[in-house]
Amino acid sequence: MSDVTEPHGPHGVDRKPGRRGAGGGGGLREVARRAGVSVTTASHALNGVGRVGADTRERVLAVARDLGYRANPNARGLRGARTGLLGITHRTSVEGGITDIEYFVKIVNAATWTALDRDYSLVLVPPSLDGRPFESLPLDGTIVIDPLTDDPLLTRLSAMGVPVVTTGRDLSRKDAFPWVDNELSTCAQAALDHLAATGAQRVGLLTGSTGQSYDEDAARAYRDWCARTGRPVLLDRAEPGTDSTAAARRLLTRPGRPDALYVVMEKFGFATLAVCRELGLSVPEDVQIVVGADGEFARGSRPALTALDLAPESIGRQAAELLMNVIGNLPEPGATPEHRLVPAKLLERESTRRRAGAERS
Amino acid sequence: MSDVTEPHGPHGVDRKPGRRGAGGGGGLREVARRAGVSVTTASHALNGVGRVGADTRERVLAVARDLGYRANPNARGLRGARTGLLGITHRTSVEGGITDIEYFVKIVNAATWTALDRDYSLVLVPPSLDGRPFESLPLDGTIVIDPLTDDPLLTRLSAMGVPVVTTGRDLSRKDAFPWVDNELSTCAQAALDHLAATGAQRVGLLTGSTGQSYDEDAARAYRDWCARTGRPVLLDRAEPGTDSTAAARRLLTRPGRPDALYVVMEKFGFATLAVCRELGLSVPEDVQIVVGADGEFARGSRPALTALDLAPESIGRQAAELLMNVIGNLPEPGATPEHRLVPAKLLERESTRRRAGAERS
DNA sequence: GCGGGGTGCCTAAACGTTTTGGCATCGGGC
DNA sequence: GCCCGATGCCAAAACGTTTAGGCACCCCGC
Repeated sequence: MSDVTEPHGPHGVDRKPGRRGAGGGGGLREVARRAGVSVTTASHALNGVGRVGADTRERVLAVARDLGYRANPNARGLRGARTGLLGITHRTSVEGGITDIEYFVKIVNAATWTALDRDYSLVLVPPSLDGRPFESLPLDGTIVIDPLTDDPLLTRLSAMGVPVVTTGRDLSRKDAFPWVDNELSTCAQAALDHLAATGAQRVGLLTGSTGQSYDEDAARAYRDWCARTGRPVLLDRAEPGTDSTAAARRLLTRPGRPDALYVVMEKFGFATLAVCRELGLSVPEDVQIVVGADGEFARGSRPALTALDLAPESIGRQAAELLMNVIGNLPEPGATPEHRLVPAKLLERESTRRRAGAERS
Repeated sequence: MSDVTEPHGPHGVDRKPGRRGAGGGGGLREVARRAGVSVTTASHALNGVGRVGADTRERVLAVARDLGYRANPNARGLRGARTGLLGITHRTSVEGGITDIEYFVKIVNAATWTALDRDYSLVLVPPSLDGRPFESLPLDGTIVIDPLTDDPLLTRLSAMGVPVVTTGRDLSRKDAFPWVDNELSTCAQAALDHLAATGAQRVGLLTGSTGQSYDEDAARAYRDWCARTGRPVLLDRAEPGTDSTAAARRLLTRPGRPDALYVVMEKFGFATLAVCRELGLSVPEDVQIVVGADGEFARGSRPALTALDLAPESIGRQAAELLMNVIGNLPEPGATPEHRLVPAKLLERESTRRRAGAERS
């Protein structure tokens, strides 16, 4: 009938902040009125529940689209006991500073987009020693990025009844929570094989000791690879909180110095490069470097560092999906949590340029 | 009346944020019951409105504290037409990648904490070409970090009626929005004076050309300083989207090469250092460097780079405060928006170590 | 003794959804 | 002709707050 084209407001119908119920009536009510049905039917049509005739459903959907209708999240949440808020947080020692931020930001952005599609909003929960923010935030669920081993935050969130999905795993409770992770055993092997293929003889590993799963995954994959290929194990770990230069220096000054390093964090690549300069070693001629997480530094340093693209966008997206699924069919008491593996891609750069004369058939 | 089961019922109101459908009657209702007052009075007491006797107010507050009561944000928002969500976004060209992320993350964290204190949650809105996420997110207001000149996003948000506070200014609409900003004229001068004091004769500036206010502020402060101190203007700009190495190279290879550079972004410091190495210039002996925003790279590079600590925590906190104030007393039509200046601090590091023999009284 | 203004509190009506529990109508099977 | 299930829709009751409006009471001045 009267198909007036209304401006699309943020939600509700034409809800300029100052305006209150002038004439039009509430959002869903207005949609129902224009479609000539009851509010109930409109709600059912929009949510795909209840019994609604096909033609009626179409009509409601069309009206809603025209009006740019979006359900008021407060009202929806009030009735449904949900808040529409998801938390996402990074497990980082507060004093140690945030590392490999780009990886983190990309995960967050991807998760935000994914949540948006299902009418959830993502809140970035700042790291804190006591997890205080989680007490105050009305979250329907939380993504925890790179949990520690036996992470107290997970314990706490569990006790609070907040659904949790992790990115990386808490090593001490193998599969208690749903998680998304890189298949690091494969990724690391790809990196190590690449180093071998470009002529490295003595491949070392620089990993961390934070208790986050990637540290240990890399170490295990590395040890396996050394055993399988009959190479020496040249492994060192950066102490948490320090600048990791010390560990790089230890590795590069030991007797039988490695001629290639696989370093887990982007910042380790940074430190390694500095140590190489300090020791007068050139990259890639004397030492090849592969870093375990791509980022601005790996791309922009000279020489640019070969890196694993861990596909943080995919990780973020899948973590959000998983979390929203868990929230959707809440209890699922007996079922084992779902897990997803994300492949990584090796980005070859100057730091592992094949050496002249190191060709192998 | 008052002899109802009062002490710490294990399944009382106990509204841990994540809990779903807990029993025991509604939250506020339960508080009112235990305090022996009506829901209205309880609400009034908790919000400090209406007329409530002092003793009654105390009683209600005590009960609420004991019960750990927190108002259901959905219900509160439903009635009050607010959502309790604030957006925060960074103006970055999508393809150019995020730069100086640490600065950004620190602002976000600080703003999150500040919002928390007033029962707001902060949503990190991902950058997008079309600003789409803002259509879908039910935000009460938004913080825009480092807006562009004549920023279309600001136009759009304005049209949507969403209150906005910026961090840095949109240069084309001087004071249309409330903002928080570093007092860059002062900060830049401090940096330049420091370079002069450590013996630099020809001080150059490497800034950007993104249209964000800090680029122009730095340029203006630099030109003023050169004029005032009678020094030559050695200014170049990085093209947006490139890695800024080119601009650094232009500056460092021009006739009358600068012996000190003030570079606006942390990433420019990165590029400058690389170019210095490439050209065989040593830092700080041949070229001193000050970067305009501190971060992991400035701290961790060798030599470590002298940097301005822009106090992103303070900026984030104040931006959130400003925004919540604006939302609180919404209309304020005639009043000019509030502005706040945040001081920065120069962190002296190796890249500007005073040269031997360059002492000035 | 009465009006009037304050005070302290309460009842009831919103807010915009989802969900519950229907009521008609229709078409078949007997 | 009757019963029964399926279908399409609706009215009303939640959800937990805030807020408008109002009632009773007290104290004071007249």
